[in-house]
Amino acid sequence: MLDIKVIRKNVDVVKQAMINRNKRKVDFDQLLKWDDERKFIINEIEKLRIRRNKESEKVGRLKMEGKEYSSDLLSAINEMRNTIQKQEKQLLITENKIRNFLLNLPNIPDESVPIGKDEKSNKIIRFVGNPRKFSFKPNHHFEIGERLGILDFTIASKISGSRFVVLKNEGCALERAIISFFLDVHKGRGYKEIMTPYLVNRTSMVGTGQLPKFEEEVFKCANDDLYLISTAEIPITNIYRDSILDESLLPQKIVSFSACFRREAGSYGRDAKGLIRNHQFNKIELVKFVAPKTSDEELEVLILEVGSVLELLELPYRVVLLSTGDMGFSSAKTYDLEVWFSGVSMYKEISSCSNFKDFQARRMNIKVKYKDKRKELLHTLNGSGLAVGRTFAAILENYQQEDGSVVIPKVLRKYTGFDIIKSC
RNA sequence: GGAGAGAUGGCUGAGUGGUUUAAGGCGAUAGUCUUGAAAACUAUUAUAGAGGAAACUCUAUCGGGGGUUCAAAUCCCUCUCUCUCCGCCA
Repeated sequence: MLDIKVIRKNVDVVKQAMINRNKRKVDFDQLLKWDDERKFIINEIEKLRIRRNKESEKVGRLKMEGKEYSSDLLSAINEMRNTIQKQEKQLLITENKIRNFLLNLPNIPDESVPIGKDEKSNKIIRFVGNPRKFSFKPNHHFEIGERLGILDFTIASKISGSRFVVLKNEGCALERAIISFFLDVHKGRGYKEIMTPYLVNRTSMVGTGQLPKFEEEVFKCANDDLYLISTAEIPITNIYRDSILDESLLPQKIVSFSACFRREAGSYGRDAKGLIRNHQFNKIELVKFVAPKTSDEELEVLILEVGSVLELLELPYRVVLLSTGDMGFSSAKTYDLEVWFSGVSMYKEISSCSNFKDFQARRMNIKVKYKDKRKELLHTLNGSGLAVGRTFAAILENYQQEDGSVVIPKVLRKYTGFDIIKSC
């Protein structure tokens, strides 16, 4: 959420930012009109309340002294009360209009973000590692997995539907190995591990920005005010909702393993087969709560931390800076890490690292308190470290052998207990 | 699932309709005293909004929402959450 005071001061800057984000039809004049209305009503209400309180005290005093008070006085107070109540209702309506407007407004992109309407304007920052040269035609991960008997999409669609997977045999061990490996690496860098519920209430969903804008993206429980999390970012970031953190506690770095659930509405044909885009997938999420002045630097550190995991796995990847048109709703600046998939000869997203600045903190009311007692909204960042299913897929494609077997990356072997997966 | 008890500031805890401007305590911060520290003493110690150049003033907020009343932390309804007991249960 953006600050209406900031919008008021810099309407033109905010307007341009929205145009850069492909949101052209934002009526800021209407917003400011509502804000004027809000201030006017508040003024009227307060004037009346002062009078009402004074008159009411008068009644109290008279009664204490055992004196008479006129019924005219009471009816005058009653009338004031009715007027106040009427205006309070009007105020609520106006405030809700403003709030809805602001909740549906995306974050302002950072100045360093390339301006463009889609992913074509993204900027490739660097390549790390070189794709392996194959002496045979490399296969897709789902073909490899099914042939090895570690992935089963037929059973998954029987018990759940499309965009689900069942892991079997060494596949289960590999999935668990990846999870443990990621957690250990990040914990070694000072991240605190946490495990959270996968079902959260609506307030939490609004806090991180999934709602109200993206209702169709998330799974909702029909009979309860509960949603399946689409990322662990939601429960983790909400830990500190309505909190003031002392400066000395920052930065807070949290790592969490969770299953994630996404409806993937509107992505019908895309990545229909395999592990890339499923309704349920595992992910390790990194979240940082930082002092505002450090957030730019913390984002750069974050992509190094995430990238190093890929380097340890010896998977080639590249870092891409997303353009204004390709960024997520809440983000001010996002880098994607894209890993190489040999089966399709393409780099594909495996992690998205964002600086939200104070956008989420304002929705959630999370502040930092400095030594001099000054308080301000803090900054939040997060990144996948990494998506487990996509890592699984990347390993199959990049480590496949001509005979159909898959070699396990060296760093994972102590977790899996085996070096290679051969077809049975 | 059944029965009961609760929710008050950073924490603890009083407050059963009107000097409550939310007592007292703890903690924290600053000052006085001290060579330094402790102790003692003094002061400060919530959030949001409106107005103002500013000092500051005002309004609202006692888990959320609604109601009764001239007046609500206090009475009534309702929701959420916590605790205790019973039942069921991996």
